[in-house]
Amino acid sequence: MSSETAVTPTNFIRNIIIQDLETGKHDGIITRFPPEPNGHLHIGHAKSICLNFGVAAEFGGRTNLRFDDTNPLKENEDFMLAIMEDVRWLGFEWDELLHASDYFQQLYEYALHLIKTGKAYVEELSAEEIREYRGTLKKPGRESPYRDRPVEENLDLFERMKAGEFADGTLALRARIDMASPNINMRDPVVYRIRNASHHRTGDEWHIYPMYDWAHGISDAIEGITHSLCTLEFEDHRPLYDWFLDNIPAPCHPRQIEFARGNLDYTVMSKRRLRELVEEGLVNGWDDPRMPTLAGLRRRGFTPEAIRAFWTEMGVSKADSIIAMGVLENAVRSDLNVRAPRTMAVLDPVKVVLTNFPEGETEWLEAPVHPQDEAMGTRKVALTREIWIERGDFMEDPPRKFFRMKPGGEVRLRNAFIVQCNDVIKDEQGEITELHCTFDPDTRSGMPGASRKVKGTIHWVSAEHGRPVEIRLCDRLFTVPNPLGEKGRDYREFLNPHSLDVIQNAIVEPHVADGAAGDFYQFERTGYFCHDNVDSKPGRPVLNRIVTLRDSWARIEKEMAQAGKN
RNA sequence: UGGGACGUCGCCAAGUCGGUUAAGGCACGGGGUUUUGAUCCCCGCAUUCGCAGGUUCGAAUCCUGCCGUCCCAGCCA
Repeated sequence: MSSETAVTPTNFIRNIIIQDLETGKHDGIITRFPPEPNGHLHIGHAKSICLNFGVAAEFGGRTNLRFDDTNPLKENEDFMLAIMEDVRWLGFEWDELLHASDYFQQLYEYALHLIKTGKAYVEELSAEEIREYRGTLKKPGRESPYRDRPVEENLDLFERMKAGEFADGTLALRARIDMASPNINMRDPVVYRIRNASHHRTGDEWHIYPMYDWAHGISDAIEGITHSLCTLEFEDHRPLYDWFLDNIPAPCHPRQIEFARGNLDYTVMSKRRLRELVEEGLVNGWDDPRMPTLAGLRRRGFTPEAIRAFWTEMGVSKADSIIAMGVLENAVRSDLNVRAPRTMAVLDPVKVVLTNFPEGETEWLEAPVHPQDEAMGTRKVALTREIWIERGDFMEDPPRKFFRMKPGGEVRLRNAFIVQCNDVIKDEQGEITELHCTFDPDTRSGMPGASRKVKGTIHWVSAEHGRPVEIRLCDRLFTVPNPLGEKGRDYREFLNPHSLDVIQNAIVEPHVADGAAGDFYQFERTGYFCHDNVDSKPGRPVLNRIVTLRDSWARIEKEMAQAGKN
């Protein structure tokens, strides 16, 4: 069971597809998710994954996972494996697993066709010269002196490039389009470059590698992709995408449609930035629970159901946007709320002695695993004379609206009974070490007096039975909404020093300490937590805080503090 | 006058070809339920669609002009 809604919000891409199906342009649709295996997937990729797989599934179509592996210098097998794991974890299974490198031979033959039809030539200008000849955004470019090289010569040179006769960067194959085009992508783009490098899949077979623009559209066409969905920055490439397919005997002509990337505030999403964070040791790897990578979110405890629901709620458009992190967090809360077993855990313990509770005895209480879902059953909770409660749940001199424990006041112990605080014991420093309380046996859960109302209910754990665990309080990675947008400042300056606070000895109910990776809980009144899938080991449990509960009391406190200042 | 795109409530976002009252979610405010100040349930929340004109009986939707934001000068993707 999950909280995912069945609602499919409409969007412009979906509308295009519906139209193409209705007009008979297509009988069925095929999409693809085409990552370059040069890094890890992040929450932004999840948007594309959900879109591509989601829309195909909705209309009975298919979706391929295709690795865009045209640059052997940056890509490797490990990234491929990690990406496959991430896509599957998100809940999607591809129809075919493919690679741009599967098409290297076909791509090469199409290039031959382009040369033979006089639409491509071998360039001898250096990369720097090409840049000069390209012109600028406002000024047209100049034609290369090699632009009118005879076909036979082009064929010969290209053949020898392929054979590995030339050094990297000496020659390149260029499409012969229009050096004066206002669209720079059309100014004779490079189609093939020489890379005497080993490719992780094709080994040393190739010495030339196709550029993205050449490989992508053709790969789409070979696979019979009907709708090639990509992000906004490729809008300017669409004329080139179309030009290539129009100038080769392509099996079909997919339609490229661009949509806006999904950005989030309080984080960074570009591969470059994420890589820097990892390589500079600012986080503990790609799967650091604070990272927006799917590996990080998974370790943090975000569920695939929540991420999918989040992206379908957010929709797809062409407007640049930065989504509030709170919206994602909320999607996680609503998914976990219906599924997470409840338990009590004390993060910052202070001891309470129930002075009228018999010494050395344990009373086993029955508590629901989920208050709104009886099917989840009950659990036994041990109550003893000494228990732990949250330090923040006691105030010696509380404000008016404080409903928790205070001297002389009554408060309910969750799943147990009402207690009254009689004594506050402190050490020489004035630090509270113990609270002495008496309980009212008539108010025990299940007893007639249980219905007596008190304002507050607090959670607790038996001092004798509770078990210590390490808890990592995950929070936003940055202290500002847009760390990259602060002019004149480096984004690293805004790393949140409290993005990963560690609590060494929090106290949990025994079964939580015995849990394993993949187990998650709601610590009542505190938040959602899960076992860290890397560091949590039997005998040494480590839990991550996935997300806090909504906390209107925190808001009230903040307002009161604010009011006090003013 | 390089080219391409986008601007609807604090954050997302419906709103295809103009037709009486501008979806929905999150956030927010108010109320109710509650042994989680959680959840859940009600109610409220854009006379207004970047701005200014124009066309029209009627425009967020059409036209014109401004303004703002993003993308493009890798032999990266």
